[in-house]
Amino acid sequence: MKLSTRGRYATRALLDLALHQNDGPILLRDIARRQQISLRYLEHLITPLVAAGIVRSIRGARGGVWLARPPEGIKMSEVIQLLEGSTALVECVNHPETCDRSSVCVIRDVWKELKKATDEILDATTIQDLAERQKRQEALGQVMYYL
Amino acid sequence: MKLSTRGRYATRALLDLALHQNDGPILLRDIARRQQISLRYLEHLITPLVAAGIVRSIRGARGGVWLARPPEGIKMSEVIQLLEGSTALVECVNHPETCDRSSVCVIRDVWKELKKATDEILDATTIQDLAERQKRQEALGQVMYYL
DNA sequence: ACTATTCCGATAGACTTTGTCAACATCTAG
DNA sequence: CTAGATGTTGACAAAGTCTATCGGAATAGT
Repeated sequence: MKLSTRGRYATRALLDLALHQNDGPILLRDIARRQQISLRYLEHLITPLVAAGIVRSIRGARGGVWLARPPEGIKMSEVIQLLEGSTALVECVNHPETCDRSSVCVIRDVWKELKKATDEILDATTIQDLAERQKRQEALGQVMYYL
Repeated sequence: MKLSTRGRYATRALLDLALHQNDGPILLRDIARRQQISLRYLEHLITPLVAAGIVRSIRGARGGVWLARPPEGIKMSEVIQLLEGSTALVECVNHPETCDRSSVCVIRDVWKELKKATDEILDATTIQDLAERQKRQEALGQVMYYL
C-alpha cells in the first residue's frame, strides 16, 4: 500500500511549475531546491512528463521547463498513471492474465472498486486545483502571520 | 501504487477459511495449496492474524487454524491495516511529522481523500461478503458447466 | 569558444519483498 | 509415554525495487 516518490515528486514539480506559470522557463535546479528533491533525480522524473506533452523544455543557457498545457487540463490521474505505471493497487486489475485466478477471483473485484474510487478522485483533481488551494493556503498563512 | 502480497495473500487465506468454516481446524498446508501460497510464507502471514484475534490456531497433530470470529465481523480494512501497516498510500497521511511540508501541503489533502475513499470500501467489505460472492460465483460456474 | 542547462545511460546503495530454513513448542493418537 | 504431526519463532537470504548518483553528451545562449 504505497505510492512511490516518483508520483509524489512529479506532482510537486508540476504544482511548482503552475505557481510560476508566467515566469518563463523554470530551472530544474530551482524546482529541486523549492520542492526539496535531488536535482539529478528530478531530471529523470521530468523526462516522462516532457515525453507525454505535459511539460516543455529548452536546453542550454537560459533554458528550463514549463507547463506545456494549462494546469486545469492536467489531471492528477494522468500524472500518477504516467509516473507510477498505473492507478491500480494490484497488477491483475489492469492485466488479468498475470494471475490464473483473475476470471473467478472475487477479491479482484474489490481491487477494481478501489481503483475506480481512486480514479474518480484523481480524475477530478487538476494541477490547477492544487495551485489554487496552495495560493489560498499561503494567503491564509499571511493573515495568520499578521494576527 | 502497490499493494504487497502480504495483504493480498492474507485476504485469500481468510476467504479460504470462511469457505471451510465448519470443517474443524484447517491445515496451513491445505490453504497454501488451494490458494497457491508458499507454506513457509503463509505461516508468517498467519501469525499477525492470530495475534490480532482474527484467527485461532491449535498446534500439534490434528491442529490447524480457523476463524476466531464470524466472517461478517472481519472487515477487509482491518486485514489490510494489519498486514500492510496502513491503508494510506503516503506515509504523511498518518504521520505528518515525517514530512516538513505536511502542515501546508495541499497535495497531502489529496492523499487524505484517497485514504478516505479506500477506507470506505474496505470498511464496507467483510470476509463474509467475499465468501458469499465466491459461492455465488461457483454456483454460476456449475450452471455454465452444464449448459 | 565558453558557459549554462537539459538529456541520457550506467550504476550502486539501501530497502523491501518474498520467501527459506532450522530449531522448537505443543498437541493427538495409539 | 512415545512418535509423529503440526503450528511458532527468529534468523537469514535471494531477488527485486526504489531512490537516487554520476559522468558525460547534446543543445542553446552570449
